[in-house]
Amino acid sequence: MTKQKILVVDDEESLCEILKFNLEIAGFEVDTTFSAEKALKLSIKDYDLILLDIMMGKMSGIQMAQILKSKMETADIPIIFCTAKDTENDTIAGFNIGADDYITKPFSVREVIARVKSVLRRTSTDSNEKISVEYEKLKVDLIRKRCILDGEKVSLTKKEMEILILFLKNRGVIFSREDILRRIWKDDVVVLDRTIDVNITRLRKKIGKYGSHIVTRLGYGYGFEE
Amino acid sequence: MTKQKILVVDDEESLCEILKFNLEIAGFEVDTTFSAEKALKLSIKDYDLILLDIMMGKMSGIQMAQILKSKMETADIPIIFCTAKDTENDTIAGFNIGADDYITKPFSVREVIARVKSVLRRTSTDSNEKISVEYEKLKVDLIRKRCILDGEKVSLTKKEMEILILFLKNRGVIFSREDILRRIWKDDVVVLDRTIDVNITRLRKKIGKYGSHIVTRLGYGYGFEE
DNA sequence: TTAAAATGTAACATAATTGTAATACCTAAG
DNA sequence: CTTAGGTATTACAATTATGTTACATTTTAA
Repeated sequence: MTKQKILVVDDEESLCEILKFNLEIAGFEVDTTFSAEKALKLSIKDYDLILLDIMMGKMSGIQMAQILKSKMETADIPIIFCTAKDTENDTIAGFNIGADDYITKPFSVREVIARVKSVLRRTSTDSNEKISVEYEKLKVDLIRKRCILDGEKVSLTKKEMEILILFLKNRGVIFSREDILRRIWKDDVVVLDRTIDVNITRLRKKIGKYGSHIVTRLGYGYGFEE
Repeated sequence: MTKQKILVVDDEESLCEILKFNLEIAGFEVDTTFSAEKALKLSIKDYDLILLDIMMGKMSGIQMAQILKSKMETADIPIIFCTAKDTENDTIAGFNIGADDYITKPFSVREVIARVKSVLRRTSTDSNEKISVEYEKLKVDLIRKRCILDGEKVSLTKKEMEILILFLKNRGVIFSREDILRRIWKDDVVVLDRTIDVNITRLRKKIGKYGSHIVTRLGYGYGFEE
């Protein structure tokens, strides 16, 4: 089995070294960069997890995370934020980025490794390779390209299915209309925001009682809540 | 002739060791892993056969098999399932994965080796053993390259036959036109997507009542549904 | 070589989907 | 309790995807 790759992005060089040293002992392959700008020049999609400092030079970790989450090929890479103080946790929550975890400085190396392993365990199964994604009695079979609700087949259109998959894979995450457009409509066509609303409405109707799990966050966008 | 490679996936480590030891004596090269997740990280296409436990941790052998069958580069690797009890055989049948064989625990090592050799003999290219793929009264004789519907011979063209075989071997799986082109037309010629549609139409017509089992998933592609 | 079969393509028919606009409705901030 | 700025819903139009047929081209077999 090939090692899992971790990218550490932090402007404190010494901290990076410590993390690298210890994570490597724990069996990971580790690269480090000292700024978001440099990190973005790497082939980020090759990493299995990113440890990201929130407070850095010009570009904040938050900004970098938003960029990563907005791109198809990096959107599913788990990110663990490192925050200087507790108060910054609100910031993370407020930005509604798909933060997979966060950890408050100062932290023990042992703690970081535990978090890393936990997140990787959590995300490795429900990533690309899964054949279905489900919530209770609502299931999307990714190979058969169909949706099953209470054991009954529900006929979803491609767009509806893609939205549902996105939401089920990222429960709790609120996606802005812009996010959704980038990830489902891609860059090729330009459609109005209203179009998303209509597709959401149609999807809600088709998935019956689970329709109410697709929530609207006024001014932000949509997401799936448990 | 280079040794044939076998992958054993079972969460019982001791059983893996026993199988590995004996299969190696029998002249095979053997790797073992203890979970489906780990197995999927290996370069599975390098193996000639997979011995797969059905009951494992998070991901079941069934799920793993479905994943393998859905990917072009691993779809044709024979799989022998190991089931704990007889009753699980129904499960295999129910899932309609292209199970090449199954074997019930507890089993003798001699038995396993016999099955492995038998399956490899059957699936290796220079074999003459009769093998067919069928669904109810629709059958394709892979050796004679013939299709039999309700006992009557149906004359299919090569392309029609190949599509039908692909679908019957992977029931439930939806193949995109791109998939179908890669697997049946290969890289040699470039044809339009419309060509596939036309061949699907012809095939549907020829296989009578089973024609409706070839389903269209708008925006995704075609597949065979039970 | 020729006829039959197989295959690919174009053109059109049909069906499903997606997008838009208009309108009704809701929500949060004053 | 208003109001302004979202959001939901509906019906319809536009677009896109697929089905079908006829025919052109290629291959096969005698």
